[in-house]
Amino acid sequence: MEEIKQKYIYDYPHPAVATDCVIFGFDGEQLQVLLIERGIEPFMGCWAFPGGFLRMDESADECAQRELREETGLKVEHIEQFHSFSAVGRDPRERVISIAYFALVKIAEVKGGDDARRAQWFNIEDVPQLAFDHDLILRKALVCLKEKIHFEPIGFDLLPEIFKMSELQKLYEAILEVKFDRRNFYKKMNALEILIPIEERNPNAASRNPIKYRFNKVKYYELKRKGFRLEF
Amino acid sequence: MEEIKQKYIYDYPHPAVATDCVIFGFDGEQLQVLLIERGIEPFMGCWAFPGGFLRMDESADECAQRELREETGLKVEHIEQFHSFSAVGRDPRERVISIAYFALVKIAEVKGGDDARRAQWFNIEDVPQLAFDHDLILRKALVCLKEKIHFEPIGFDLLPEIFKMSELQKLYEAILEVKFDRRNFYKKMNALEILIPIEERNPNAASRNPIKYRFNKVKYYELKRKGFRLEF
DNA sequence: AATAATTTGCGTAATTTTTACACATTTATT
DNA sequence: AATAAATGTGTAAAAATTACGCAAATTATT
Repeated sequence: MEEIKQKYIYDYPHPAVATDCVIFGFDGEQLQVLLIERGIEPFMGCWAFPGGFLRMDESADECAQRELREETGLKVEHIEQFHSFSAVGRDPRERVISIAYFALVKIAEVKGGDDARRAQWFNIEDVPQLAFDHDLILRKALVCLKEKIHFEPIGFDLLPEIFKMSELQKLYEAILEVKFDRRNFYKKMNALEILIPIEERNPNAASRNPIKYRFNKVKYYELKRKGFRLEF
Repeated sequence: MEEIKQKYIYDYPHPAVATDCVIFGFDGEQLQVLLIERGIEPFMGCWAFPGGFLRMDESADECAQRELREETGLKVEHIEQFHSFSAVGRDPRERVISIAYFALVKIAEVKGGDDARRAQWFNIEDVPQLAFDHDLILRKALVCLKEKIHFEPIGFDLLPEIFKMSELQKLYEAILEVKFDRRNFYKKMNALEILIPIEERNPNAASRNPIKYRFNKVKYYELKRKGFRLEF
């Protein structure tokens, strides 16, 4: 018995539309990206960003979140569109337009992911050659990330809830590829008034037991509403 | 004799993909946008951004440039993608994904446009209700424009080749919606070293005959290559 | 136990940048 | 000739950035 397959017919040719998700993490030293190994052709065995085709009843944002969840088990609260890729030959199967997103997540939350069979974190320096035009997508994502962090405190999504000032500094240095003077960084960050110092101290610290902080999201949105700019 | 119409058949439903162009101009006082009056349904008679459907042999960038030229006669050297719009019901005909672009042009170059039958400049304050979700697209474009001008000297595309410092200041004030001290603005701009003062003076000036400037594109790219940032 | 090394918190002087104005000049208008 | 508008130059105060000094807490080493 043969299955009846419905066909979709248009008067003009239509491209397929997909989303791809560049997920950034931070291991305390360097920026990481989450990749999945492709299980089907084309580019079977190659690493690529999680993503997939847009359904007719969802927006691109919803598609990106759904595909990310399906392919890596990861649920992110905020995912941000940064560019669409539309070169004619970018997918060998058919014309595919990809709307690319990036998100920043706490790396620990993904490690235990259940559906994350073939998902794996890569150090940003050690990313292998990627499927399709995903190398290009990654380069663009990194540029957008650098621009974005000048205006929004997205970095806090990459750190654990509670963190040391030195960890925050290393994160900014990893993203912006610069070095800051430790003492000036501390001053500048504290002056922004978006960090809450935490009482509890870790007894097993590697050296002097430092003050821990938590990001003050409420205060940040309050300041932002008043027309405050981060400008890091 | 009936015309044979070719159909395009897919196993899965495909959205249509289009581009829309938000074209900014500057009249010396306020920001302007170029709109066209729709001649067909849906939204016939409504104002909308120039744009149209993607062909299978062109990238989205090429599509945006082509549609802009076809609908307004305008040829722009640089057009920049800023966001894609994909809400499910944004087009009543069928599912349409729109990749939106913006460009900045010298208003004088469009006035004499030949194909610009129904194209018209609108003061940014007096934009009527637009077709589809183009109101949303315009709001997003304005936000992106403000962000962009902090990093790139796009403003010069809006001015004539030769301009006065006060004109440049009015432009920045119009885009960023702030006021600058005239003397500090002069100093800051001159310190950037991307302006060439011009000798020739206009004998019919309304007041004291000011120094005219020209944007030093070569110098700017030179500085940019060395890692210089505009940061206005 | 003593010493060295690391990381951290706080502070300060020098430098640079930004801000707020003063004032004189050129041209058009009255 | 006087007035008004727009412009070019300058300068002092305020604010922000930069470059460090130094001591304390803790771990590692001897």
